[in-house]
Amino acid sequence: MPLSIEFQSFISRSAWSTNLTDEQLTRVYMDAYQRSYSAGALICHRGDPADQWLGVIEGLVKVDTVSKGGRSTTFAGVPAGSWFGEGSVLKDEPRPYAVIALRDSEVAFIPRSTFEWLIDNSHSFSRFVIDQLNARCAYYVGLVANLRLNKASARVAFCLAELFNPQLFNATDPTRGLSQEEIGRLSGLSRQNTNRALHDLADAGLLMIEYGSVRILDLQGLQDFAHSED
DNA sequence: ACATTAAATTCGA
DNA sequence: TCGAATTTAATGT
Repeated sequence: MPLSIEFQSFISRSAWSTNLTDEQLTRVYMDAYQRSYSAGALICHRGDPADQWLGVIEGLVKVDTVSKGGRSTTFAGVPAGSWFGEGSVLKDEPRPYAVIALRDSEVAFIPRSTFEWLIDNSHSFSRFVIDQLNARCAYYVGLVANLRLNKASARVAFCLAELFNPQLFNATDPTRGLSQEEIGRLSGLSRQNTNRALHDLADAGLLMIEYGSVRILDLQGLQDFAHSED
């Protein structure tokens, strides 16, 4: 299968690939592949074998669980430029969550065998994965604390703070094409409540509302807000 | 749910 | 190819 230029450049832009040898990089290019999904499409079913590591090339993806009643809980939003799913690949377990495209998206796949081979052969790759897992650990600690608050604006603050988290996602610009409706779907709120929450945050000087996107002004402030009582 | 406004697209010169 | 007009999408209430 031919690899597009964009696909190669996406991989070479990813932080984990910078210290790979040519040989290692070549193998990644050989083994990786990409697929397109339209908005709302299911990328991975919950319970599927986790046979690959995923990267979002373009678009926006969310990770969530669906309970019997059809109620869904969103764990995390994944913006373009980030990689995820390493936990399940390493544990060789079925994916404990579903992955859904929030908007039209391009997703990269790296097979487990390649992923494990990189872990075995590249010190810097292993280091990347460790850092990534560690950041996720911190993320979940924050998420639990945040959910206990049960407050709309705090939830939105948390989702945004993580979406722009430079540790987890190599964020480039302080704004991201992100409509209020998408933020709502990410944080599990109606668009209406998302709108109110965003205005609260804007009033607090943490971000600016722009047409079709938000501009983050104070990432640390958002994180603080996500854990503060009202 | 509806009214408003920004952005994207179409159309005519 | 430019810009006005129309249509679509996002936002505010």
